[in-house]
Amino acid sequence: MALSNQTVAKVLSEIGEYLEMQNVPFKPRAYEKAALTISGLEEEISEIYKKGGLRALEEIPGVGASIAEKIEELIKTGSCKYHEELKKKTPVNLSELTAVEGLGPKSIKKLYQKLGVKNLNDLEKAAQAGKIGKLEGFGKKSEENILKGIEFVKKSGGRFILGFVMPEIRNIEERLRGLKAVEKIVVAGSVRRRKETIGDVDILVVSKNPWPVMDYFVKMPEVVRVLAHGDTKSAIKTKSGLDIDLRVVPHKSYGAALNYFTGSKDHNVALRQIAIKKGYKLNEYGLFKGKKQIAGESEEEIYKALGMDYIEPELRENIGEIEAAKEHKLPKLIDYGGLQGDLQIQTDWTDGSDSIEAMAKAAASMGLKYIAITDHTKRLAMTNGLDEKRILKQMAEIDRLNKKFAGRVKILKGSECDILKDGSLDLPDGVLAKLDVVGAAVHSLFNLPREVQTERIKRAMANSNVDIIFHPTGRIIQKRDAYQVDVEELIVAAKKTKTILEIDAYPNRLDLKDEYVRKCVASGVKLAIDSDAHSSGHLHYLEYGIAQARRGWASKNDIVNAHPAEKMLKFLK
DNA sequence: GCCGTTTTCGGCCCGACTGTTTTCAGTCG
Repeated sequence: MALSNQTVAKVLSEIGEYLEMQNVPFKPRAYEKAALTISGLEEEISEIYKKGGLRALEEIPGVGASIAEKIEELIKTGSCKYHEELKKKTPVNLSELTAVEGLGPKSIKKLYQKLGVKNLNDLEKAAQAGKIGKLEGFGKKSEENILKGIEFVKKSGGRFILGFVMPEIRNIEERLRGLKAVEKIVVAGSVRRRKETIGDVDILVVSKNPWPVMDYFVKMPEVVRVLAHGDTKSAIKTKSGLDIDLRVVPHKSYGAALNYFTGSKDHNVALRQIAIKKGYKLNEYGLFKGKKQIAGESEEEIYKALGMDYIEPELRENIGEIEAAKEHKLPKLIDYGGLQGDLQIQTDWTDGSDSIEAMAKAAASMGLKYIAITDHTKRLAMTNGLDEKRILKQMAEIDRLNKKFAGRVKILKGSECDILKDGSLDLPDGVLAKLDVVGAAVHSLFNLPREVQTERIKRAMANSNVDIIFHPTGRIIQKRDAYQVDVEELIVAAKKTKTILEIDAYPNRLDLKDEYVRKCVASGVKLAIDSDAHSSGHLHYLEYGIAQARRGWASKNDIVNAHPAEKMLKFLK
């Protein structure tokens, strides 16, 4: 229970990186792959182990006898000897250093051995002193890039990617919900607003008997520090570094407290100003006229008393939602669970870890009606991208599987086709025309000048076979910025060419980001919400794509895959 | 270290790009 999937994944991927330092062949990839799958598992790995032991662990794709044993050791003892030994040889803060774009295991090893660089701080000092540029194999440019990378890591430091920490948060929430003394529980704050990244977690509880709740909370096995322990507020830090506040509020203030702790701050300030204008006072205990509480038990009654419609948490950023709520002009947001299909899925034909069949099975069990198989294409050689011959073979395989899955889930033929430097595509038009869904994506030359990059993607859009642009800006949250591209111009071009833009639901992509989603919605450009799953455990990431769409004010009608397959296909070219 | 309708042993790791070099190592995903 105490050991999160993220922690297991981190240890495994560190083992992979240490092996990479020693030039061990093949093993690094095996560890990396297992880590990727585990980080996407919905079920806690300790639960899987508790239920089915080693054998259940080995059933996880990419996990064999050896890695299963290491996971067992981790669950039982909290550490892994093999990992510790590797770490002794190069005792560096790997996750800190690899977060710097362009720094990999080999460079980290060199920097440690030559300059004693162990962490980000050492790295920055060495770079600023000009020591790195003088090192063999490095130069001035490398040093500059490292400094830039450090800047970026610092900017995003201390925050967590929502989709990656949500399983841990939900696990804690569920355990607290199971306590007798807990009447109501909800996770508020930026988690409830579904921000891409969160700084800490605010949990709200209604209880007449707070002590047992607080006591349980501060003694949970994952707690490494108790920062506060009172009867209305306690705060802890968990092993994974997450700060969690727990507040107990009285029943009659529940709505007001929820509103206050959900934020955003700007939204709350605007609400309080409206309350003042109406002669009221709004705080975390309720909405008051003089000393009399006129609302506060629920959020709905507060918004109503202030003369507006209820505002969904994802919209509370004070960027027009309050005005819209007053005029009853808020959109009806797409529902969680409102998707019928998923249009970007990778399989073991390229860099995914599951077969087409396994993905179809998982999609069916999630209630999806259709999926598009969109493996990489040949230019992306590192993923064993598909060429003309192999994609035709894959299409035949899909035909075969569709017979098997008839009535359960429809498998569409697709591609994540590489956009080449000049905007042409990595597969001939004749092949693309045979596919149901063609997604096109940029995977190279991220640093072209803005106009060139924009033209490149526009040219891909102009291809009558291209239905969707996948992850249109290429950003990876906390790792690298979007490439330079004029998104507004892309939106105009998308409208003109009837090209769909994707909201990539993978938690560290969520690209398009909310403000661009909103612009698409305003311009009538259709969107797709796709998991970008590389294993069946990633399909549930769709939830975070829906959250992103909601924060961009999108309704069901804006999202092509919120519709049945026949209707969705009509939106395509 | 994982995997198997080509296999329980022998494949898997392919290529473009960058920044260092003057022919190549490291990173990307």
